[in-house]
Amino acid sequence: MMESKTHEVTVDIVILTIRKKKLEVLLIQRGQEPYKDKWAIPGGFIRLTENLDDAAKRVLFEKTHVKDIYLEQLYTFGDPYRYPNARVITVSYFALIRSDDLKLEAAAGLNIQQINWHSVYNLPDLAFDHRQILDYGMKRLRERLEYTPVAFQLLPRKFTLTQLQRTYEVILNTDLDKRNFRKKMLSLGILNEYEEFTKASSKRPARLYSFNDEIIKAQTGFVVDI
Amino acid sequence: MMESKTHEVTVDIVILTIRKKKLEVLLIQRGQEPYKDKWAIPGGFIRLTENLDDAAKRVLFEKTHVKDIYLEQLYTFGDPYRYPNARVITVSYFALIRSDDLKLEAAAGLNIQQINWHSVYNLPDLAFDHRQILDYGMKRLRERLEYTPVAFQLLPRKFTLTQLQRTYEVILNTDLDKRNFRKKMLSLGILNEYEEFTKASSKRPARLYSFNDEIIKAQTGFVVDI
DNA sequence: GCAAAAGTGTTCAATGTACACCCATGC
DNA sequence: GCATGGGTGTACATTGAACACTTTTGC
Repeated sequence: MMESKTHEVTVDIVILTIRKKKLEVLLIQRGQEPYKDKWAIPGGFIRLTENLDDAAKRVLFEKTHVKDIYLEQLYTFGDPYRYPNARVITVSYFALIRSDDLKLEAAAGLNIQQINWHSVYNLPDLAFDHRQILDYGMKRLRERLEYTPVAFQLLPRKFTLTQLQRTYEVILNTDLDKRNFRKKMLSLGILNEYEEFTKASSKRPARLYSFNDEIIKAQTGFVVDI
Repeated sequence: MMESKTHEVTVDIVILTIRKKKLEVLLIQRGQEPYKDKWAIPGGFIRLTENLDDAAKRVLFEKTHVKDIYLEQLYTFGDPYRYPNARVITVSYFALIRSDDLKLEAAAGLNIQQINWHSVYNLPDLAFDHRQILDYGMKRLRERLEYTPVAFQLLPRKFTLTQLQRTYEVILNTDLDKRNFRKKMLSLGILNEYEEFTKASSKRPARLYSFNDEIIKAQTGFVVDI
């Protein structure tokens, strides 16, 4: 089964977003064998002089035309049979993106391939072991959310507390108590409160908040990059 | 700087133990360039038809002659300059071992190389980026200890609560309150209590406990393998 | 009888959880 | 004036933290 004489190494990226109030993942329909026409998470080969994070950033940019988003190494998969007829080890990453930052037309225009968001609860068959990688990415996202405010990577700079709560609910796939959620978020001291409100669309306007970049950076090392 | 035309892929293993009431790591003094005579964590190349966990197990066995110990993938390091004159990506693992399970003479006998335990707080200069890998391993161990009972991997099958507490203290590098520690451990319901006691060596005998294999397995997936 | 480690409970603070009503707006 | 989502507080349970003395043994 093994034709190659060397290891090849790729990065594969689980790109998650929230869209239509659902947690969705970016998939590309493969244009060539193996697994032609199957959907797969975006990936590509690592260049010899490129470090892993840079390779992930490059692949991300090539496929989505988006830069400067949250990216974290997940796990490395290297079963010798995961890729037909070659030994391909993949270093997986996960990325979070605001879905409206990504114009799928632009992304698709760069390639011929189909590229689309898919609900993580309603997935087609995926190529290779990509289902396993995706599951691992979602698990990691939920773990992260429990003790870091990664949700800000999925929200506009200014947002309402209800938007923030919906983000948590979608990721954790559970309902949260409104009063407890607000109390908790405000007590963390990581939010800036504005005197701005949403322009009502037939209901009471909601106060806008943003994450406090300095505190986020101090607590997590994330640089907020809007 | 880059002479190779392909990626090479290795595993490197942070092997930790508790010995002489200290957290120690197994290091091998390199017998050849690069970094000849420097200390390094054990590692080796991944074979083409071998999956990553198996490669780690094999390297672990080759270097230590020990099987069936706790092993977990850590992180993949792939800076193009981490290894001189070649592109070597390494998938790092961490392992926990009871130090008396490992006879260093036997391990050293297999190779010519020096092999030795080193306190993690008093390390020589390490080859490559191994210091970074080791730090990452210790961080992971501490995280694991906060919500899984990995400590049993470092203790004999039957142990006293004081031994267990010392294990936690050494790993976390902090002192713990005896009463609170015991209350917590017993309340977790993961310990079997025996009517056996240590044979006193001039002080009050201590009750022996073991971890409940079924509960550990259900909670963590670990198979206890003594 | 004394040195040395084993063993044992209570109080307080902080955190998490459950739960229901009024408010501001557009129509 | 009513429908819609925004906004607020209190009581209770659970968990973690601080803290000191008695017990059992070998010598």
